[in-house]
Amino acid sequence: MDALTINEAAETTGWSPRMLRYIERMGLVEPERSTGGYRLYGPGELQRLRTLRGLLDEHGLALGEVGFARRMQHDDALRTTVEDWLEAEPSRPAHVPADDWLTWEQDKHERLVAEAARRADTTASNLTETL
Amino acid sequence: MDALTINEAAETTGWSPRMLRYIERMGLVEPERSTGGYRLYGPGELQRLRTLRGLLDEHGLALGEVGFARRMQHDDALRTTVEDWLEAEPSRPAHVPADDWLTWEQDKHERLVAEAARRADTTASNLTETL
DNA sequence: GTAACCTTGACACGATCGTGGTAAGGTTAC
DNA sequence: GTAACCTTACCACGATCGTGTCAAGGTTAC
Repeated sequence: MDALTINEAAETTGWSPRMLRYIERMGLVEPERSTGGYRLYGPGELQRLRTLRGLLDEHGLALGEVGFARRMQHDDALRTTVEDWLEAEPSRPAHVPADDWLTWEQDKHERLVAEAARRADTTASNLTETL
Repeated sequence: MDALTINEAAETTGWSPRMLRYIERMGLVEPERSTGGYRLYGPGELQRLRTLRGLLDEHGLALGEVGFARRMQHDDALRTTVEDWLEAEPSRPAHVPADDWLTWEQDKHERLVAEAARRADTTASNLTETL
């Protein structure tokens, strides 16, 4: 059985078991189930979980945002509606983004990066190196 | 001066002045400014604000989500990174979305629609029909 | 010039997000 | 068969979101 249970997956990926369930709820990583209902994380899922961590840290994203991106990708009506709305920006010459927005985003990014750093040492790493 | 000030814009669009400022912060609708710093909403912005309301209600979206979609559209690195991650879903035959996720999203949608309904009657409508 | 409106900034407050814990019960491995 | 692990379902808690209100001060219209 080359698949890890939730606690094993948690240890190799650095996510808590709690968060693995949450991530599944978001539709981001949905492991197979054993006949008894246990989650079974294969190499694909494990890799995905690790890159997810990087994805979030790199751009200061939240899980909900990635979940939303996924939803947009799967729901054509949603995606086109949103894109149409966004593309219809009123004519503004040389669209200079509000400074406010920029610094706001930067602050958010810093907060999230700090958070990531705090979390980094908690990320133990041993157990079956299944990848 | 065929542009409305924030309170006038609020009345014609149904958003509160407070929310118009918030929406601006999100980078979703950024009106011009008078020399003295007053926000000036032109027909384009007003239309955009009205369709924004529809956009949110129709798909049960939150402002932050549209803001995120906008950010993804403007930030190439962000968009491609997220898209790449999403496209690399581990091979799952006939991807059946977790029922849990579905009902969860439905619940959320219902909540937001209910919210929208509650808000609908508060949406007065008089003032300069500038569109 | 003054009344009515606008600006930013702060405090507030319920709802949701991200996370952890715990309880009651089923599954797996040996 | 039993110890160790898993499941779902709750309660909790700080942080952020969406929204309102208020204060101190500048702008606009007449």
